[in-house]
Amino acid sequence: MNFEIKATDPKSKARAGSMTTAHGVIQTPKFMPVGTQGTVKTIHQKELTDVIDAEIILGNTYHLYLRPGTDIIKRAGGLHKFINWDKPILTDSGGYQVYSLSGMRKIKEEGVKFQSHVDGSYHFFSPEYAIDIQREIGADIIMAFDECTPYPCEYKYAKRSMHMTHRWLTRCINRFNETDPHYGYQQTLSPIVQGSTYKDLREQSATYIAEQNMPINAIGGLSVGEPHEDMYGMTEVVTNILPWDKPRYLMGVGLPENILESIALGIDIFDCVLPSRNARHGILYTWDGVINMKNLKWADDFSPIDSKSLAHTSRDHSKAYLRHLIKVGEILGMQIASLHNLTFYLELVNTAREKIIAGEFSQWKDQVMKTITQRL
RNA sequence: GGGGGUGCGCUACAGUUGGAGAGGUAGGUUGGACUGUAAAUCCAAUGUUUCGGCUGAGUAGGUUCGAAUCCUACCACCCCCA
Repeated sequence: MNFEIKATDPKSKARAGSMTTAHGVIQTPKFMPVGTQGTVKTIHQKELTDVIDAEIILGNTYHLYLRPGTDIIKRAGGLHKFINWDKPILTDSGGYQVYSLSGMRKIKEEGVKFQSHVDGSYHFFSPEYAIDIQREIGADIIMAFDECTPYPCEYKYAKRSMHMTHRWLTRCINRFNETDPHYGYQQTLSPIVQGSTYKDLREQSATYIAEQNMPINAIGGLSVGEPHEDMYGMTEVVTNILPWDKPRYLMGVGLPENILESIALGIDIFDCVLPSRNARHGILYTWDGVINMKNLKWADDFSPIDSKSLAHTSRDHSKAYLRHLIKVGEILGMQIASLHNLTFYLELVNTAREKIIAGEFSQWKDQVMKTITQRL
Protein backbone atom coordinates (compact mmCIF):
# COMPACT_ATOMS: atom_id res chain seq x y z
CA MET A 1 0.00 0.00 0.00
CA ASN A 2 1.18 3.46 -0.91
CA PHE A 3 0.20 6.88 0.47
CA GLU A 4 0.94 10.23 -1.10
CA ILE A 5 0.12 13.62 0.36
CA LYS A 6 -1.05 15.94 -2.44
CA ALA A 7 -1.77 19.10 -0.48
CA THR A 8 -1.87 20.46 3.04
CA ASP A 9 -3.98 23.15 4.63
CA PRO A 10 -1.95 26.19 5.72
CA LYS A 11 -4.05 26.89 8.82
CA SER A 12 -4.58 23.38 10.17
CA LYS A 13 -3.06 19.93 9.98
CA ALA A 14 -5.50 18.82 7.29
CA ARG A 15 -4.08 17.05 4.30
CA ALA A 16 -5.36 15.76 1.00
CA GLY A 17 -3.78 12.54 -0.10
CA SER A 18 -4.23 9.41 -2.06
CA MET A 19 -3.89 5.85 -0.85
CA THR A 20 -3.32 3.06 -3.29
CA THR A 21 -4.54 -0.39 -2.33
CA ALA A 22 -4.79 -3.67 -4.19
CA HIS A 23 -8.32 -2.79 -5.28
CA GLY A 24 -7.79 0.83 -6.19
CA VAL A 25 -7.08 4.33 -5.07
CA ILE A 26 -8.70 6.11 -2.15
CA GLN A 27 -8.66 9.91 -2.24
CA THR A 28 -8.32 11.20 1.29
CA PRO A 29 -9.84 12.49 3.44
CA LYS A 30 -12.41 9.78 2.91
CA PHE A 31 -15.40 8.30 4.67
CA MET A 32 -16.01 4.55 4.57
CA PRO A 33 -19.63 3.41 4.69
CA VAL A 34 -20.05 0.59 7.17
CA GLY A 35 -21.11 -2.71 5.66
CA THR A 36 -20.84 -4.98 8.65
CA GLN A 37 -22.35 -8.13 7.19
CA GLY A 38 -21.19 -7.82 3.61
CA THR A 39 -23.68 -5.10 2.76
CA VAL A 40 -24.11 -1.45 3.56
CA LYS A 41 -27.59 -1.83 4.97
CA THR A 42 -30.33 -0.96 2.42
CA ILE A 43 -27.75 0.13 -0.19
CA HIS A 44 -26.90 -1.79 -3.33
CA GLN A 45 -23.29 -1.97 -4.51
CA LYS A 46 -24.18 -0.08 -7.69
CA GLU A 47 -25.57 2.80 -5.63
CA LEU A 48 -22.40 2.82 -3.54
CA THR A 49 -20.37 3.60 -6.64
CA ASP A 50 -22.81 5.47 -8.87
CA VAL A 51 -24.62 7.67 -6.34
CA ILE A 52 -22.72 7.74 -3.06
CA ASP A 53 -19.24 7.75 -4.61
CA ALA A 54 -17.88 5.34 -2.01
CA GLU A 55 -14.29 4.28 -2.71
CA ILE A 56 -13.97 1.82 0.15
CA ILE A 57 -16.37 0.06 2.49
CA LEU A 58 -15.95 -1.66 5.81
CA GLY A 59 -16.81 -5.20 6.83
CA ASN A 60 -16.73 -6.93 10.18
CA THR A 61 -14.71 -10.03 11.03
CA TYR A 62 -16.93 -11.08 13.92
CA HIS A 63 -20.20 -10.89 11.99
CA LEU A 64 -18.86 -12.48 8.81
CA TYR A 65 -17.19 -15.22 10.81
CA LEU A 66 -20.53 -16.05 12.45
CA ARG A 67 -22.52 -15.75 9.23
CA PRO A 68 -22.03 -16.89 6.54
CA GLY A 69 -18.79 -18.23 8.03
CA THR A 70 -15.30 -18.00 6.67
CA ASP A 71 -15.61 -21.28 4.81
CA ILE A 72 -18.30 -19.86 2.53
CA ILE A 73 -16.35 -16.65 1.97
CA LYS A 74 -13.26 -18.64 1.15
CA ARG A 75 -15.15 -20.80 -1.33
CA ALA A 76 -16.64 -17.68 -2.89
CA GLY A 77 -13.09 -16.49 -3.52
CA GLY A 78 -12.99 -13.84 -0.83
CA LEU A 79 -15.35 -11.10 0.30
CA HIS A 80 -14.88 -8.94 -2.79
CA LYS A 81 -16.08 -11.71 -5.08
CA PHE A 82 -18.75 -12.86 -2.64
CA ILE A 83 -20.45 -9.46 -2.55
CA ASN A 84 -19.39 -8.40 -6.05
CA TRP A 85 -17.47 -5.30 -4.98
CA ASP A 86 -14.13 -4.74 -6.68
CA LYS A 87 -13.11 -1.61 -4.81
CA PRO A 88 -11.18 -1.60 -1.53
CA ILE A 89 -12.55 -3.17 1.64
CA LEU A 90 -11.37 -2.74 5.21
CA THR A 91 -12.34 -5.24 7.88
CA ASP A 92 -12.57 -4.53 11.55
CA SER A 93 -11.01 -7.28 13.61
CA GLY A 94 -13.75 -7.81 16.16
CA GLY A 95 -12.09 -5.43 18.59
CA TYR A 96 -15.17 -3.26 18.68
CA GLN A 97 -17.27 -6.28 19.66
CA VAL A 98 -14.97 -6.69 22.66
CA TYR A 99 -16.49 -3.37 23.70
CA SER A 100 -20.06 -3.58 22.38
CA LEU A 101 -20.70 -7.18 23.45
CA SER A 102 -19.58 -6.53 27.01
CA GLY A 103 -21.59 -8.93 29.11
CA MET A 104 -21.32 -11.55 26.38
CA ARG A 105 -17.55 -11.91 26.34
CA LYS A 106 -14.56 -12.57 28.59
CA ILE A 107 -11.17 -10.96 27.97
CA LYS A 108 -7.95 -12.77 28.79
CA GLU A 109 -4.36 -12.27 27.74
CA GLU A 110 -4.68 -15.14 25.29
CA GLY A 111 -7.75 -13.63 23.63
CA VAL A 112 -11.47 -13.06 23.97
CA LYS A 113 -14.22 -15.61 24.48
CA PHE A 114 -17.40 -14.37 22.83
CA GLN A 115 -20.91 -15.59 23.13
CA SER A 116 -22.60 -15.35 19.75
CA HIS A 117 -25.41 -12.80 19.66
CA VAL A 118 -27.09 -15.04 17.11
CA ASP A 119 -27.41 -18.31 19.02
CA GLY A 120 -25.46 -17.91 22.25
CA SER A 121 -22.72 -20.33 21.18
CA TYR A 122 -19.18 -19.71 22.43
CA HIS A 123 -16.32 -18.58 20.18
CA PHE A 124 -12.75 -17.65 20.90
CA PHE A 125 -10.82 -14.91 19.10
CA SER A 126 -7.10 -14.56 19.61
CA PRO A 127 -4.99 -11.94 17.83
CA GLU A 128 -3.65 -14.73 15.62
CA TYR A 129 -7.09 -16.06 14.80
CA ALA A 130 -8.40 -12.56 14.01
CA ILE A 131 -5.61 -12.24 11.46
CA ASP A 132 -6.27 -15.71 10.02
CA ILE A 133 -9.96 -14.90 9.53
CA GLN A 134 -9.16 -11.55 7.97
CA ARG A 135 -6.75 -13.27 5.60
CA GLU A 136 -9.64 -15.52 4.58
CA ILE A 137 -12.08 -12.64 4.20
CA GLY A 138 -9.44 -10.96 2.09
CA ALA A 139 -9.95 -7.26 2.82
CA ASP A 140 -7.36 -4.81 1.46
CA ILE A 141 -6.84 -3.30 4.88
CA ILE A 142 -7.20 -5.45 7.97
CA MET A 143 -7.20 -4.31 11.57
CA ALA A 144 -5.18 -5.52 14.50
CA PHE A 145 -7.17 -7.22 17.24
CA ASP A 146 -7.51 -4.73 20.09
CA GLU A 147 -9.61 -3.94 23.11
CA CYS A 148 -11.78 -0.88 22.60
CA THR A 149 -12.14 0.42 26.14
CA PRO A 150 -15.43 1.90 27.28
CA TYR A 151 -16.02 5.45 28.51
CA PRO A 152 -15.58 6.30 31.24
CA CYS A 153 -12.61 4.05 31.92
CA GLU A 154 -10.45 4.07 35.03
CA TYR A 155 -6.84 4.98 34.46
CA LYS A 156 -5.55 1.68 35.80
CA TYR A 157 -7.77 -0.32 33.53
CA ALA A 158 -7.05 1.87 30.50
CA LYS A 159 -3.32 1.44 31.05
CA ARG A 160 -3.48 -2.32 31.51
CA SER A 161 -5.76 -2.65 28.50
CA MET A 162 -3.52 -0.49 26.35
CA HIS A 163 -0.49 -2.64 27.16
CA MET A 164 -2.43 -5.77 26.35
CA THR A 165 -3.53 -4.26 23.03
CA HIS A 166 0.16 -3.53 22.34
CA ARG A 167 1.14 -7.13 23.12
CA TRP A 168 -1.74 -8.33 20.96
CA LEU A 169 -0.42 -6.10 18.19
CA THR A 170 2.94 -7.85 18.25
CA ARG A 171 1.16 -11.17 17.93
CA CYS A 172 -0.97 -9.80 15.07
CA ILE A 173 2.10 -8.53 13.23
CA ASN A 174 3.92 -11.83 13.71
CA ARG A 175 0.98 -13.82 12.41
CA PHE A 176 0.50 -11.40 9.54
CA ASN A 177 4.16 -11.70 8.56
CA GLU A 178 4.22 -15.48 8.72
CA THR A 179 1.10 -15.90 6.57
CA ASP A 180 0.33 -15.11 2.94
CA PRO A 181 -2.74 -13.60 1.37
CA HIS A 182 -5.17 -16.20 -0.01
CA TYR A 183 -6.30 -14.42 -3.15
CA GLY A 184 -3.17 -13.18 -4.85
CA TYR A 185 -3.22 -9.52 -3.81
CA GLN A 186 -1.51 -7.72 -0.95
CA GLN A 187 -3.26 -6.95 2.32
CA THR A 188 -2.23 -4.21 4.72
CA LEU A 189 -2.35 -4.53 8.49
CA SER A 190 -3.22 -1.49 10.58
CA PRO A 191 -2.30 -1.16 14.25
CA ILE A 192 -4.62 0.72 16.61
CA VAL A 193 -3.77 3.38 19.18
CA GLN A 194 -5.63 3.05 22.48
CA GLY A 195 -5.30 4.80 25.85
CA SER A 196 -8.83 5.97 26.56
CA THR A 197 -9.04 9.70 27.43
CA TYR A 198 -5.63 9.88 29.15
CA LYS A 199 -3.09 12.08 27.45
CA ASP A 200 -0.04 10.24 28.73
CA LEU A 201 -1.47 6.88 27.72
CA ARG A 202 -2.39 8.18 24.29
CA GLU A 203 1.15 9.54 23.88
CA GLN A 204 2.63 6.27 25.00
CA SER A 205 0.38 4.26 22.72
CA ALA A 206 0.88 6.53 19.70
CA THR A 207 4.65 6.32 20.19
CA TYR A 208 4.50 2.55 20.39
CA ILE A 209 2.31 2.31 17.31
CA ALA A 210 4.52 4.73 15.37
CA GLU A 211 7.55 2.57 16.16
CA GLN A 212 5.93 -0.40 14.41
CA ASN A 213 6.35 1.49 11.15
CA MET A 214 3.17 0.16 9.60
CA PRO A 215 1.81 1.58 6.30
CA ILE A 216 -1.35 2.89 7.96
CA ASN A 217 -2.22 3.76 11.56
CA ALA A 218 -5.55 3.82 13.32
CA ILE A 219 -6.92 5.52 16.40
CA GLY A 220 -9.44 3.52 18.38
CA GLY A 221 -11.29 3.84 21.64
CA LEU A 222 -12.82 7.22 20.84
CA SER A 223 -16.41 8.20 20.05
CA VAL A 224 -17.60 5.83 22.74
CA GLY A 225 -19.46 8.50 24.71
CA GLU A 226 -16.71 10.90 25.78
CA PRO A 227 -17.21 14.67 25.35
CA HIS A 228 -16.24 15.99 21.92
CA GLU A 229 -13.43 18.03 23.47
CA ASP A 230 -11.85 14.80 24.72
CA MET A 231 -12.27 13.18 21.33
CA TYR A 232 -10.54 16.11 19.64
CA GLY A 233 -7.95 16.46 22.38
CA MET A 234 -6.90 12.83 22.21
CA THR A 235 -6.93 12.85 18.41
CA GLU A 236 -4.61 15.84 18.41
CA VAL A 237 -2.23 14.23 20.90
CA VAL A 238 -2.04 11.17 18.71
CA THR A 239 -1.76 12.80 15.29
CA ASN A 240 1.13 14.86 16.63
CA ILE A 241 3.04 11.63 17.20
CA LEU A 242 1.96 9.32 14.38
CA PRO A 243 4.12 9.56 11.25
CA TRP A 244 3.08 12.39 9.00
CA ASP A 245 3.53 10.45 5.79
CA LYS A 246 1.23 7.55 6.68
CA PRO A 247 -2.57 7.68 6.56
CA ARG A 248 -4.40 8.01 9.86
CA TYR A 249 -7.73 6.29 10.37
CA LEU A 250 -10.00 7.53 13.16
CA MET A 251 -12.23 4.59 13.93
CA GLY A 252 -15.95 5.02 14.43
CA VAL A 253 -16.16 8.78 13.88
CA GLY A 254 -18.60 10.35 13.61
CA LEU A 255 -21.00 13.24 13.26
CA PRO A 256 -20.34 15.56 10.30
CA GLU A 257 -18.82 18.14 12.66
CA ASN A 258 -16.60 15.46 14.27
CA ILE A 259 -15.29 14.57 10.84
CA LEU A 260 -14.47 18.13 9.83
CA GLU A 261 -12.74 18.85 13.14
CA SER A 262 -10.77 15.64 12.89
CA ILE A 263 -9.71 16.35 9.33
CA ALA A 264 -8.32 19.61 10.69
CA LEU A 265 -6.34 17.53 13.19
CA GLY A 266 -4.78 15.43 10.45
CA ILE A 267 -7.12 12.46 10.09
CA ASP A 268 -7.45 10.90 6.64
CA ILE A 269 -10.01 8.11 6.93
CA PHE A 270 -13.24 7.67 8.85
CA ASP A 271 -16.00 5.17 9.27
CA CYS A 272 -19.18 5.41 11.26
CA VAL A 273 -22.58 3.76 11.48
CA LEU A 274 -24.35 7.06 12.16
CA PRO A 275 -25.25 8.06 8.61
CA SER A 276 -26.63 4.59 7.83
CA ARG A 277 -28.19 3.73 11.16
CA ASN A 278 -29.64 7.15 11.82
CA ALA A 279 -31.06 7.20 8.31
CA ARG A 280 -33.05 4.12 9.18
CA HIS A 281 -34.17 5.91 12.32
CA GLY A 282 -35.31 8.97 10.39
CA ILE A 283 -32.41 11.37 10.94
CA LEU A 284 -31.05 13.15 7.85
CA TYR A 285 -27.82 15.14 7.55
CA THR A 286 -27.70 18.07 5.12
CA TRP A 287 -25.62 21.17 4.45
CA ASP A 288 -28.40 23.17 6.09
CA GLY A 289 -28.56 21.08 9.25
CA VAL A 290 -30.02 17.94 10.76
CA ILE A 291 -33.58 16.90 9.95
CA ASN A 292 -35.60 14.54 12.13
CA MET A 293 -37.78 13.24 9.35
CA LYS A 294 -40.25 11.73 11.82
CA ASN A 295 -41.26 15.12 13.20
CA LEU A 296 -44.86 16.15 12.58
CA LYS A 297 -43.78 19.40 10.94
CA TRP A 298 -42.69 17.57 7.77
CA ALA A 299 -46.01 15.80 7.31
CA ASP A 300 -47.23 18.30 4.72
CA ASP A 301 -43.91 19.67 3.50
CA PHE A 302 -43.93 18.82 -0.18
CA SER A 303 -40.58 20.43 -0.94
CA PRO A 304 -37.70 18.15 -1.99
CA ILE A 305 -35.97 16.19 0.77
CA ASP A 306 -32.81 18.11 -0.15
CA SER A 307 -32.73 20.03 -3.41
CA LYS A 308 -28.92 20.32 -3.16
CA SER A 309 -28.29 16.62 -2.66
CA LEU A 310 -26.23 14.67 -5.15
CA ALA A 311 -28.65 11.79 -4.60
CA HIS A 312 -31.42 11.88 -7.20
CA THR A 313 -33.85 10.36 -4.72
CA SER A 314 -33.41 13.28 -2.34
CA ARG A 315 -34.07 15.78 -5.13
CA ASP A 316 -37.00 13.89 -6.64
CA HIS A 317 -39.01 13.01 -3.55
CA SER A 318 -40.64 15.28 -0.99
CA LYS A 319 -40.09 15.43 2.73
CA ALA A 320 -43.75 14.60 3.26
CA TYR A 321 -43.38 11.41 1.21
CA LEU A 322 -40.20 10.34 2.97
CA ARG A 323 -41.80 11.02 6.36
CA HIS A 324 -44.75 8.91 5.33
CA LEU A 325 -42.52 6.04 4.22
CA ILE A 326 -40.54 6.13 7.44
CA LYS A 327 -43.61 6.47 9.66
CA VAL A 328 -45.29 3.44 8.13
CA GLY A 329 -42.05 1.47 8.18
CA GLU A 330 -41.70 1.03 4.43
CA ILE A 331 -38.30 -0.26 3.31
CA LEU A 332 -38.03 2.40 0.60
CA GLY A 333 -37.99 5.08 3.30
CA MET A 334 -34.89 3.57 4.84
CA GLN A 335 -33.31 3.20 1.42
CA ILE A 336 -33.93 6.83 0.42
CA ALA A 337 -32.72 8.09 3.80
CA SER A 338 -29.61 5.90 3.81
CA LEU A 339 -28.74 6.88 0.27
CA HIS A 340 -29.19 10.51 1.27
CA ASN A 341 -26.98 10.41 4.37
CA LEU A 342 -24.15 8.44 2.82
CA THR A 343 -24.19 10.64 -0.27
CA PHE A 344 -23.96 13.66 2.02
CA TYR A 345 -21.11 12.17 4.06
CA LEU A 346 -19.08 11.44 0.95
CA GLU A 347 -19.84 14.88 -0.46
CA LEU A 348 -18.70 16.33 2.85
CA VAL A 349 -15.28 14.69 2.80
CA ASN A 350 -14.87 15.13 -0.95
CA THR A 351 -15.55 18.85 -0.57
CA ALA A 352 -13.14 19.00 2.36
CA ARG A 353 -10.51 17.49 0.06
CA GLU A 354 -11.17 20.07 -2.64
CA LYS A 355 -10.94 22.88 -0.10
CA ILE A 356 -7.64 21.55 1.25
CA ILE A 357 -6.23 21.45 -2.26
CA ALA A 358 -7.55 24.97 -2.87
CA GLY A 359 -5.91 26.11 0.37
CA GLU A 360 -9.13 27.30 1.93
CA PHE A 361 -10.14 24.39 4.15
CA SER A 362 -10.08 26.17 7.50
CA GLN A 363 -12.21 29.12 6.42
CA TRP A 364 -14.64 26.80 4.70
CA LYS A 365 -14.85 24.53 7.75
CA ASP A 366 -15.62 27.41 10.11
CA GLN A 367 -18.32 28.58 7.74
CA VAL A 368 -20.13 25.28 7.18
CA MET A 369 -19.79 24.19 10.79
CA LYS A 370 -22.51 26.64 11.82
CA THR A 371 -25.07 25.33 9.38
CA ILE A 372 -24.44 21.58 9.39
CA THR A 373 -24.81 21.37 13.16
CA GLN A 374 -28.15 23.11 13.49
CA ARG A 375 -31.35 21.16 13.88
CA LEU A 376 -34.08 21.90 11.39
C1' G B 1 -90.22 -9.67 16.64
C1' G B 2 -87.73 -13.37 20.27
C1' G B 3 -83.32 -15.17 22.90
C1' G B 4 -78.26 -14.60 24.35
C1' G B 5 -73.62 -11.93 24.85
C1' U B 6 -70.47 -7.56 25.31
C1' G B 7 -69.78 -2.31 26.73
C1' C B 8 -63.46 1.88 30.56
C1' G B 9 -58.98 5.80 28.41
C1' C B 10 -56.66 7.19 20.80
C1' U B 11 -57.39 1.66 19.24
C1' A B 12 -57.28 -3.69 20.17
C1' C B 13 -56.86 -7.59 23.51
C1' A B 14 -56.54 -9.55 28.21
C1' G B 15 -57.98 -9.01 33.20
C1' U B 16 -61.01 -7.32 37.12
C1' U B 17 -66.26 -13.54 40.21
C1' G B 18 -68.48 -6.44 46.24
C1' G B 19 -62.82 -3.48 49.15
C1' A B 20 -61.14 1.45 42.93
C1' G B 21 -57.30 1.95 38.85
C1' A B 22 -56.52 7.16 35.84
C1' G B 23 -54.10 -0.12 35.99
C1' G B 24 -51.64 -4.32 32.22
C1' U B 25 -49.90 -5.85 27.24
C1' A B 26 -49.72 -4.69 22.12
C1' G B 27 -50.53 -1.10 18.46
C1' G B 28 -51.14 4.10 17.19
C1' U B 29 -49.62 9.08 18.10
C1' U B 30 -45.93 12.75 19.78
C1' G B 31 -41.04 13.64 21.39
C1' G B 32 -36.02 11.86 22.29
C1' A B 33 -31.56 8.69 21.89
C1' C B 34 -28.01 6.37 18.64
C1' U B 35 -20.46 7.51 16.77
C1' G B 36 -14.73 0.75 14.47
C1' U B 37 -23.75 -1.99 13.64
C1' A B 38 -26.67 -7.71 19.21
C1' A B 39 -29.88 -1.59 16.20
C1' A B 40 -36.04 -1.28 10.16
C1' U B 41 -33.52 -0.63 17.36
C1' C B 42 -34.15 1.51 22.15
C1' C B 43 -36.30 5.17 25.77
C1' A B 44 -40.23 8.49 27.39
C1' A B 45 -45.00 10.78 27.27
C1' U B 46 -49.98 9.97 25.76
C1' G B 47 -58.11 11.90 30.66
C1' U B 48 -57.73 16.69 33.22
C1' U B 49 -55.13 19.89 36.60
C1' U B 50 -53.37 25.83 39.56
C1' C B 51 -49.54 19.15 40.64
C1' G B 52 -53.10 19.33 45.95
C1' G B 53 -56.22 17.13 43.49
C1' C B 54 -60.48 16.34 40.03
C1' U B 55 -63.29 13.36 36.83
C1' G B 56 -63.54 8.15 35.14
C1' A B 57 -65.49 1.28 33.65
C1' G B 58 -72.07 2.83 27.67
C1' U B 59 -76.49 6.20 29.91
C1' A B 60 -79.94 6.93 34.05
C1' G B 61 -81.48 5.07 38.46
C1' G B 62 -81.20 1.52 42.62
C1' U B 63 -79.10 -2.06 46.49
C1' U B 64 -74.67 -1.56 49.76
C1' C B 65 -70.48 1.05 54.81
C1' G B 66 -68.38 0.44 49.82
C1' A B 67 -70.28 -0.95 42.78
C1' A B 68 -66.38 -1.71 36.88
C1' U B 69 -68.45 -6.09 39.60
C1' C B 70 -75.22 -7.10 42.14
C1' C B 71 -80.45 -5.24 40.45
C1' U B 72 -83.84 -2.29 36.96
C1' A B 73 -84.62 0.53 32.60
C1' C B 74 -82.65 2.50 28.35
C1' C B 75 -78.75 2.95 24.42
C1' A B 76 -74.95 0.83 21.18
C1' C B 77 -72.58 -3.24 19.04
C1' C B 78 -72.12 -8.61 18.18
C1' C B 79 -74.20 -13.69 17.80
C1' C B 80 -78.36 -17.09 17.31
C1' C B 81 -83.58 -17.91 16.06
C1' A B 82 -87.80 -16.06 13.19
